[in-house]
Amino acid sequence: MKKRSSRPKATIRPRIRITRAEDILLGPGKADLLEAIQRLGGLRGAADELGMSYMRAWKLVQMLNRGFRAPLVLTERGGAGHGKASLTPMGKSVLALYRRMETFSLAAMKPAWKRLRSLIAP
Amino acid sequence: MKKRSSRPKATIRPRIRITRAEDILLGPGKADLLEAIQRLGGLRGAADELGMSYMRAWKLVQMLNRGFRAPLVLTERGGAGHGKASLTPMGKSVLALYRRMETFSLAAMKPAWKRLRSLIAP
DNA sequence: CTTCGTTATACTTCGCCGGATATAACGGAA
DNA sequence: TTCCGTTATATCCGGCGAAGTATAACGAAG
Repeated sequence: MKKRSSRPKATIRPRIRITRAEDILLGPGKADLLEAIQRLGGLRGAADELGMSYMRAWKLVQMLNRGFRAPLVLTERGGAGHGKASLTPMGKSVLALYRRMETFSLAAMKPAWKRLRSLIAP
Repeated sequence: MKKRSSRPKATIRPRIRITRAEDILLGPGKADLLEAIQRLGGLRGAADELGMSYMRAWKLVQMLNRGFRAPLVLTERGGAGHGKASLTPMGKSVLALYRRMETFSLAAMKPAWKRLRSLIAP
């Protein structure tokens, strides 16, 4: 069991964003959305779980689908509560690759990050 | 010498940002600003070189100075054309650590990044 | 002591992005 | 065929950050 020392700050960490000309193609938010869609099978549920409006989730999905060579998310409508959203194989690939990038990056940065982190204001 | 194959896109790459609660403490922009200040010795020159307004550069410096345990940039005013800005030892440390994080991260992400990149729309 | 280019900071305006609202389209279930 | 919850999309509006304007403070140089 780790002693938390006395560090009250929670959400300070490096985040990776893939950008093209001021547009964020893929970042932590979109990755979490993809993951939630994959797990819950719908836009609405994913949006609710992440605490964002349905519209925002839908617009993010649009950006994702248009930003890559092929759609990452397939959506179907119709049916009371049977609307569906799922990741295409490419969507799964993109999500997996992004997670790999996050993991590997974080591991590689760890020593420098620990030192930098100690310099941040409390 | 590397053949550029036939890829016209230039500025697609992963960028690292250190955030705390929606505020960006340090990212590519602020790092470049620190570097320019160190090289040119003044806010004005640095702002001009980076194509941003003096005010913006000054506000970024303020954020940087307040976001860390001690100021990263020292500024002196007065003297026709003799105003100065320079990095404190801590400023140099922070910049160096960020660059190390960038380098190590990019190296670690490279394989996954190459695959992900090929999936981005042309 | 005047000049001048820089740092420092308040104020105001403008653009635009986010979110809320509203509504249509869809199709499985009953 | 009707109901209903989801996806899909246009439209409107407010708040907030970016940027411009203005002005003060400063101090080396001459």
